[in-house]
Amino acid sequence: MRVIMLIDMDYFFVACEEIKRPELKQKPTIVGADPKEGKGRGVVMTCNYAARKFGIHSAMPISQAYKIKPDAEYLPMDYSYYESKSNEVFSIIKTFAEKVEQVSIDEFFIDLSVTLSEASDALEYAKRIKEAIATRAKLPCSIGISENKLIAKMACEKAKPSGIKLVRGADAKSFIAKMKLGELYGIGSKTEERLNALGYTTAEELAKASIMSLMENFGSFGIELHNIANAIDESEVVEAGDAKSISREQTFESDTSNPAEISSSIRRLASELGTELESKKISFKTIGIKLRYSDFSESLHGRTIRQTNQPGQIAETALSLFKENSEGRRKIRKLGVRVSGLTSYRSQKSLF
DNA sequence: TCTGGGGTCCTAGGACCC
DNA sequence: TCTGGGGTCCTAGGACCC
Repeated sequence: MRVIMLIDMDYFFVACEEIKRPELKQKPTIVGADPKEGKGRGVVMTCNYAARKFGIHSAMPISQAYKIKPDAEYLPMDYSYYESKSNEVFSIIKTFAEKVEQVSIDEFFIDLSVTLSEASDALEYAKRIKEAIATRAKLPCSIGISENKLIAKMACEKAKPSGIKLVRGADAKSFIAKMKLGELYGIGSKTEERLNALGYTTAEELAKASIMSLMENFGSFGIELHNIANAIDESEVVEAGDAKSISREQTFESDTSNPAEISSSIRRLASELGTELESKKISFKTIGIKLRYSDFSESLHGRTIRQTNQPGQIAETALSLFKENSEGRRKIRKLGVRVSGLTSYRSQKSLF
């Protein structure tokens, strides 16, 4: 039997800001896009509970948040600061567990099956982790505990804010039974819609569906759906490897088909990427662009060249990809430039 | 009413090679 | 006239996550 925990930082970005400015705790505070007096195009990345009281939440359009609470504190992202706090949390967790799987900047899975023998020990252990993070990193978190990652994740959702929740293996199925399908980790809005159309609304209902019928509709993903609904998840906690791709994106202030504006945006994103790759000593092989149009549909175009660490290649390739694929002159809302096929050349003399 | 900026994984077809 | 099976790489799109 396994003991898996998910440690999820509470309202992470704003919690980081509150360390520098404790007075923000009392004030509705939002980290995200510039609201621009209600005209901003971005979203709320995170907000504290003082802001949530008013119905503001993550991923809400910043313009909508501004309408609700124009006098809230609006802060821009300070990504490198959050990253350093995240690293701090990682090191603290690392003192409690051999293997730490970092899922995102503010989420960590650990497997304590070897360390702990009793589920009840897990609660005590989680408390110690939570306290260590609170005293050493000055940050709040919530912890979900179960026998697999899926249920640990769901347990953590219920533990928020700042709680710990243990769901024993025997209770896992009933724990998720009444949940809507979209609330389950791994089922998003598209799949939920399709499942609803097939007559399944809750985990309990989906759990009764035959694997065969799910496979008819979803192919091999049907097996995955069956497992999720039945609280089954055999996946291991694995330490994350190096990044597989790095990208930079930008949403235009207003949708554009102006080639000069688009080219200069490509150049800027490419140069930012180049700087990051050089500082991290990473070479790349594939360059891609992503275009989001006014109707939110997207297209991707990529080209693989020989492995290189020449940042100039990014802009050059991205610009020609755009030229080759900009037929129709559709208006573009968002533009992204990405490199993949990454290799570290820290230890190599040179690629050339 | 409006909807970021990162990422990951999966699938499927075609090219190419043995 | 008929033409395999396996493997890898590449491109594009889609879904999901925070």
